[in-house]
Amino acid sequence: MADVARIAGVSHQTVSRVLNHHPNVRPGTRDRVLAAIEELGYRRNLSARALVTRRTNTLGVVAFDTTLYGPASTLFGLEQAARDAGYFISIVSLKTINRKTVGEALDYLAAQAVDGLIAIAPQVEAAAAVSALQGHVPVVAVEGGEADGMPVVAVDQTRGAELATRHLLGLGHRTVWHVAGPADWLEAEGRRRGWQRTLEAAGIALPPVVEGDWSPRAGYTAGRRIANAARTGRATAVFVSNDQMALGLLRALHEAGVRVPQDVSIVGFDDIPEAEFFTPPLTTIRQDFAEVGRKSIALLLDLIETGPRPETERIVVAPALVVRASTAPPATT
Amino acid sequence: MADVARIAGVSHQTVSRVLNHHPNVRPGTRDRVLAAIEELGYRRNLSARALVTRRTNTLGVVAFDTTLYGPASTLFGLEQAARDAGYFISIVSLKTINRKTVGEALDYLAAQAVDGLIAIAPQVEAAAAVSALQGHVPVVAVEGGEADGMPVVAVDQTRGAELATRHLLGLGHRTVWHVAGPADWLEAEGRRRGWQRTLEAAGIALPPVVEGDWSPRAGYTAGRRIANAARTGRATAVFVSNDQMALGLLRALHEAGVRVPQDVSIVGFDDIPEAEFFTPPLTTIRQDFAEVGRKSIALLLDLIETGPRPETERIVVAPALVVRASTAPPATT
DNA sequence: CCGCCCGGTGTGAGCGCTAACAACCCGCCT
DNA sequence: AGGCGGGTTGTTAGCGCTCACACCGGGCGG
Repeated sequence: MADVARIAGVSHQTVSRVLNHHPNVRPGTRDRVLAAIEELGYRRNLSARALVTRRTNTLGVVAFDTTLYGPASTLFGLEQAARDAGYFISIVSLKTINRKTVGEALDYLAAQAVDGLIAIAPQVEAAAAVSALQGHVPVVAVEGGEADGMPVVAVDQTRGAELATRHLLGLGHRTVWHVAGPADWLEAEGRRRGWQRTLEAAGIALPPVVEGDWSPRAGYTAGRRIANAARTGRATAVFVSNDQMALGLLRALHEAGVRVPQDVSIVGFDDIPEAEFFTPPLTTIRQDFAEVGRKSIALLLDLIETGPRPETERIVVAPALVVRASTAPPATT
Repeated sequence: MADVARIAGVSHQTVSRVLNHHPNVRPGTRDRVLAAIEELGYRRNLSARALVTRRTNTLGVVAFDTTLYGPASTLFGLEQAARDAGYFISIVSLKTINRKTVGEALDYLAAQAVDGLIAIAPQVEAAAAVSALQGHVPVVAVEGGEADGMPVVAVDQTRGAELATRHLLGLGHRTVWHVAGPADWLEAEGRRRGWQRTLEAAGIALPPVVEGDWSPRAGYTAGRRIANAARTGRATAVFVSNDQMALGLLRALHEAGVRVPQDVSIVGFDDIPEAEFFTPPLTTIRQDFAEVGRKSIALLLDLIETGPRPETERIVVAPALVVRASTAPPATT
């Protein structure tokens, strides 16, 4: 910086002012400084800057299994939005999620002195661990619970489940079965609730819930059970809590000779890129992960700038129904 | 740090020594310092440290479409390995890859003064853009080309393709068709070469190559073409360059009434979690992405520690054939 | 018995930047 | 004409840390 100042014939402070877009610099001076910067290929040292401003311009992200389509997409959106806003992102990706691992992750990010934190904390326990940070550093939860007074950005899971269930009822199905995600996942819970609420509103008794762990294998296991129910005509429509499980379910039904959608209709959740090419193409609920990422960053930056809000912020992103070939009116109609 | 020093009754320099595991500190002194650190909940300021050491302890990663299973898994492995080694990771995830976007990404990471760089640069052009950095900062390419004298960690794509093609020939198929990835992707090129080499070694004429863009849709399009060839008995086996395209292919064949594996055998590449639950379960080539991540970090850290190597390093990870239900001997045998 | 060496510790400087303040120039008002 | 205010620039003082070096004391060899 001293070199730049010398070449431009100004003081290092003026260089600093140019770099920080300070208004009170004469245009001619600014140009000379910029030229000198260009000439030297100068880059300011962000460590030194962070040292004095006490801002690292880095946002921490705690995520879980970024190999899955959902978290990976959210992360992608997060990263784009942060970069656009001039922030860096530091990610900790967890294999297993519990109070201990989340605690370690937060420690690691704290060591980095991040300016703010985004927690993709879709599990009850993780959400609790993160909310302990409240007040220390700005935090935004993605897909988190409604509790704890933590600002949250999330897709409206309940609404998505309603969309799915209504679609099936609208086709004439008497009832809708449900293959749920793990009970300690907030998203699984929201989807189960939306399904339940819709059936109850229609005065329909709830079929048993089959619980899975999001994996195709779990869907397959659930599928064998549902194939039995389908053969006796008890099950003609299923709302599956994610597309991967729907894939396993499709496979189990195929093996059992149950036709989709003629015998059983299926709706998934997520709209992974593969869903369109399942056999048959899957009707599902699309989540706009990129939008979630953008809104999360926007909220976090706002929190960093203006300090915490008196009321708890909750931003909701709307899901959308994508109708493909895995749903049809029941055969008996 | 001054506070810690005061409480422990030592100088700030001794505190620094304890923090850096300097050997010449008396155990009693060390304990006092550690106790003081504990008491105050002290955390050292990494910006200040970076300012004087000129090391940020941060590694940059340039990746492409981290939404895909392969890159996402590699990233996950990278992140784990870096964290274990005490490094932070800064990721730039690109939507489109070309000289300009890669250049911007590298700029962004340079601004952060990363200690080293990992480039997931599976495209010819990207690899070229990255190799321009050579010498400036340590760089390791993941899945990069063999050119440019850049250290590379990669899965042996050619070997994987050989495994797939041999498997099909071993089952008695006269020839093997190939649905390739985009020509400018190094992985697509490696797989195509492995397939070609194997057929040539067996003295078999090459069927036409169908080129796709990795998407299920491209596989679907390719599948319609191959369905025609299958009906006339010209195609009985296909090696598809990734699992997503294989899914689309499966779907197209299903629609055309071509049975898999009775009429046509299919082998994919990647072993995505869904592959096991395709209809039918897909025979494919598994890549150990986590291992690639670990080896990349290990190599990069070594480069950072000991400086550049005289000879070009190339670390290869072996792929594995996973046999499932999408392959069988040809009907005519 | 002296001096040297080495383990353990303290002192001072400075990494590159920004914040606060001082200094200057200029036009304009009194 | 003198002074005042605002725009523009320079000067100084750290931010919290590590490095280089000085220092101190005790064991050991000459």
